[in-house]
Amino acid sequence: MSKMPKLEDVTDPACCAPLSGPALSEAEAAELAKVFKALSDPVRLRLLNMIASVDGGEACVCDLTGAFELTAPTISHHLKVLRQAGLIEGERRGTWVYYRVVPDRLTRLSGLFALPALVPA
Amino acid sequence: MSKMPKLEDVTDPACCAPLSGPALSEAEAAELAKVFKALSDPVRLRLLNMIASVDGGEACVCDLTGAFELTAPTISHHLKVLRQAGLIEGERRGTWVYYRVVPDRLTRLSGLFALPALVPA
DNA sequence: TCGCTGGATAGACGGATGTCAAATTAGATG
DNA sequence: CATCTAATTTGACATCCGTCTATCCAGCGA
Repeated sequence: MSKMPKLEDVTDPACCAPLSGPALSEAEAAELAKVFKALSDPVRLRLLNMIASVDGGEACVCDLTGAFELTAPTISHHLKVLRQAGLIEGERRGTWVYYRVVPDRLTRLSGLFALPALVPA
Repeated sequence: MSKMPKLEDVTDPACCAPLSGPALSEAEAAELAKVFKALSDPVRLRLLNMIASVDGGEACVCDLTGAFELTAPTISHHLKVLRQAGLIEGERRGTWVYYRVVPDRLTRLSGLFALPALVPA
C-alpha cells in the first residue's frame, strides 16, 4: 500500500535448507540470526503468539498494548522488530493499526529444524 | 518440586504447542526466548549447522574452532550457550570433546512454527 | 613426576538491546 | 482550524552480550 518502508529484506536467504543440511554461509547465518534475534524476547514471542492465534488473523495494536505492563512505545518497538524480521506485517485502517503474521515466514522456519531421516539403513 | 530446574531446564515448557495455538504464558515465553536467544547469533547458528550436518553425528571441538576466525574461548562460550539451551550435548573422550545435536529439541522447535489449516472463509 | 595439548573459566571492555518519558505523526471529529 | 486519540519516533539510561587476554583444569605420554 502506501509507503510502508521496505526496511530490511530478510526474505531470501537461509530460509529453506534445514540446519542439518549444507553448510550455512556467513551471510546466510547472519540473516537467519536476525530472525531468531527477533524471536529471542519473551514479549515479542507473546506478541507473535497473540497475533498468530487471534480470531480473524488480525490483531489491533490497541489490544496488544493492553495485554502487557509496558508502555505503548515499548510495544511499538517490539512490533517493529518483528516486522523488520519479516514475521509480521501491519496495516493502518483509519485510526487503528492491525498486524498479522506472514505465514510463509513461519512455515519456512519450521523446515529449518527438520532432521534427515534418522537411522539410515 | 518436581519441576525444580537444575541449572537451566528449558526442556519442559513451551515446546510443543504451535505459536498459533493457545496463549503462551509469561514463563513459557521466557523459556522459549532463551532457546531463540541461543540461536540468535551467526556463529552459534553455523556451529549448530556444522554439528548437525557432520557425518557421524558428532563434531570435535578442535575441528569447530578452526572454522572461525575467533579465539578458542569464544567458541567454547558459544558452545556453552547452545548446550545450556538444550540444543546440543557434549561428551569428553580422552583428550577431545565431541558435541552432537539433541534431535528432540530441533524437532519440537519445528512444530512451533506449524500453522493451523488456513481457513479460507 | 613433569610437560604438553585440548578445552573451559574468569574478568574486562565496547557495542547492542529493552525500557521509559517526551515529542511527533496520522485520522477522526468538533 | 482546534483538539482528541492511536501509534510511532526520538533520545537517554541501565543492562546484557560477544569478544578478547589471561588463567585454570583434564588427559596423555615421556
